[in-house]
Amino acid sequence: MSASGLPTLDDVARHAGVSTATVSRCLNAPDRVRPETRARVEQVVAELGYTPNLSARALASNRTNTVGAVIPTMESAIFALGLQALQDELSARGVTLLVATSHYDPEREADQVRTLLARGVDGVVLIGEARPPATYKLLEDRGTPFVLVWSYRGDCPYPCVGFDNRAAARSMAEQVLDRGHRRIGMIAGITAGNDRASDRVAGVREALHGRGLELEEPYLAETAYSVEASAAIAQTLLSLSPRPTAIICGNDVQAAGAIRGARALGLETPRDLSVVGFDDIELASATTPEITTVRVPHRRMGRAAAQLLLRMVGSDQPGERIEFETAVVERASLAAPPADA
Amino acid sequence: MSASGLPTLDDVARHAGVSTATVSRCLNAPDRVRPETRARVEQVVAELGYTPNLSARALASNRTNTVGAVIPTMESAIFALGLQALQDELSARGVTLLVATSHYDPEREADQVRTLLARGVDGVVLIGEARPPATYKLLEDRGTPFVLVWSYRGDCPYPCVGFDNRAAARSMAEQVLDRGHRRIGMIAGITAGNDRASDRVAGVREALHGRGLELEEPYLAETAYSVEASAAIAQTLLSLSPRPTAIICGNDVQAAGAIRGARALGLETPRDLSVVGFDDIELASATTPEITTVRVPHRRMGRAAAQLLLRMVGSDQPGERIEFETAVVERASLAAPPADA
DNA sequence: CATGTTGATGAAAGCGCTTGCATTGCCTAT
DNA sequence: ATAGGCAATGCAAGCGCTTTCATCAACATG
Repeated sequence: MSASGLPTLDDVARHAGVSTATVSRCLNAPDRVRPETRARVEQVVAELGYTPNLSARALASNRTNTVGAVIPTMESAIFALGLQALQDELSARGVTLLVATSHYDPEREADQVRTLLARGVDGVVLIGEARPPATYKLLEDRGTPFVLVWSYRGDCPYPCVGFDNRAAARSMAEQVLDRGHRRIGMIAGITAGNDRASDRVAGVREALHGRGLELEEPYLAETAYSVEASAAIAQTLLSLSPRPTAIICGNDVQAAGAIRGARALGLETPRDLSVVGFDDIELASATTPEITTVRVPHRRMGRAAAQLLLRMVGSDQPGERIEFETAVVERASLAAPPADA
Repeated sequence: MSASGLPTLDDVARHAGVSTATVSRCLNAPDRVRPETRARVEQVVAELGYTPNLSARALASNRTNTVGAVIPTMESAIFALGLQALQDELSARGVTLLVATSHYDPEREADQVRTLLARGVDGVVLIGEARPPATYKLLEDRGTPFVLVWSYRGDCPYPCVGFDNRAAARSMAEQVLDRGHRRIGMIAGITAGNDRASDRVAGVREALHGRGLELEEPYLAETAYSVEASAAIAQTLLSLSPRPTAIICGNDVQAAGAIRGARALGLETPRDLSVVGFDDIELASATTPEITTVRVPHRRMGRAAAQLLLRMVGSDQPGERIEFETAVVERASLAAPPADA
């Protein structure tokens, strides 16, 4: 019995009349021990209600069976689906996920990475590519494998699992253009240190350029991913003259805000204003009108990230880059501009 | 240098010309070492870039500075705010949160608790009270403190931080009654193993009883917390004759579903049907119409749970029961029944 | 001046596990 | 019959840290 009153490997070994090494093998490499011996050990394990002390195991084996993820926030539903999938996949393989949040602050992200590293995680999942080099250095110096999720950019030198935010935003914008809109505003997320946000802006801008249009302030505004903030900004955009007939948003939460902000001004979506979002979270199909948005393979990304990371952890394999496709989901919030516009 | 190439306590001790005990004290009880000594040690720590190995620390000190939480799911926004607050509060005190999910399955919850316990968490946060006694036994046998969140029930024998779901649902229902509704349906969450869900049903039933009304199948239906499922059930309820003029939902996601389901039948909320929810998540004020719901102190509960748990961990204090108030938030989805009803 | 007292430090014994190497017994090939 | 090989097991050395107890110097006390 250990100090804490729990049975230890040693207790099991003694009761089963074998060495601790054998018990350890029963647990970690069952086929390296004779079936009869194993049976005896397993019985004792059951009788004593033995559970291995994972701290001790981690110390001895230099492996924690833990991976960490740092996401911007848990409050928004944006990362929820992917995170859940990541966790499910990991937990199915006996790995525990440690979730930390950065609140979109690069310093805090670096801190969290440090903490995770101190905890000895076997691997790390990070959102997006943009972050100070120092954060990457932390990981590399330590030799801890990591994968980036949610972005896939042509020139990214790191293993990643994501999609092309820019291309997705471009094709979203093109749909808007195809509907006949010419005066287009955009409510973007804060782009500093957020490549998803800035790529989406870039994509929209690209599409507009293609039709000889510009996207500049004050028709382009950045704000936090919150309904309220976005509703407020939408009202500002809609007071501009000429007033935009469509607002492209950085994500669905902002789109919901834009619809609300417009309504506060007596403008109905999509009759007076078209609004489109990004991410296709549950919210997007719960609003009225439902939001036209970009469907993102949340779950598949989560699962793929888990698999890739585990592969890297297990075998020191190089790590690859996996790209997913996205698609525009047409819903009611996008229509042609009003006739009088 | 350790095998993994990282500096160890020993390296620091050697470079600073002190014993490992002293270095350890510098880290854990700085005032128990002379300032000059401490300064020297701290410098070496910085030079070497030393970070303590937390597995080793956990093993030696029998304390992991980790607490675990098992929530039903991360996919829904219901637990997101509380969880984030819990995490922020813990992390401000140097404690890491380990999040596990049960998918509303008691067996899985027990498994997750087992895993957390094996990881040596110092404390555990669980949602609600209803669960097999075996799960509680796991915790008690091990002597790991735990607190329940999201419910506060008069007879609960465990430390908890929550609110009275039944009373809250009752007063929500009373508002509905006060508006003049008499034919009321309810879309509840799955009540099996979910005290929040069943308490809410009980509360609504109580309120109706108080006015001489009943709440029974088929006017009471249970379903998962998803927009789609709830929309489908709503259509069933609305095909009953007499048709309900109000639907009380187990949470906001279901309310969003009900509104959508009604609309699919050509019924507008609140003109033809009133709908109310519970929890006041972001979704509730993003829908059209915005949902009348019960505001729950997500963040305060999360924070309080963290504080209580840490108090219990630190001092073997008994653990208390903390009750929060809720309030009905009136929004557009609740109105008087249609005149012709 | 002898005797406590106090504060700072070090020596060393673990914490519970994994794992490289040694040992044992048995089977097969010669 | 003998050597060689192999599978199963045990021995014991750590993994990197905390913590008890002992040591020692410096100082206050009577």
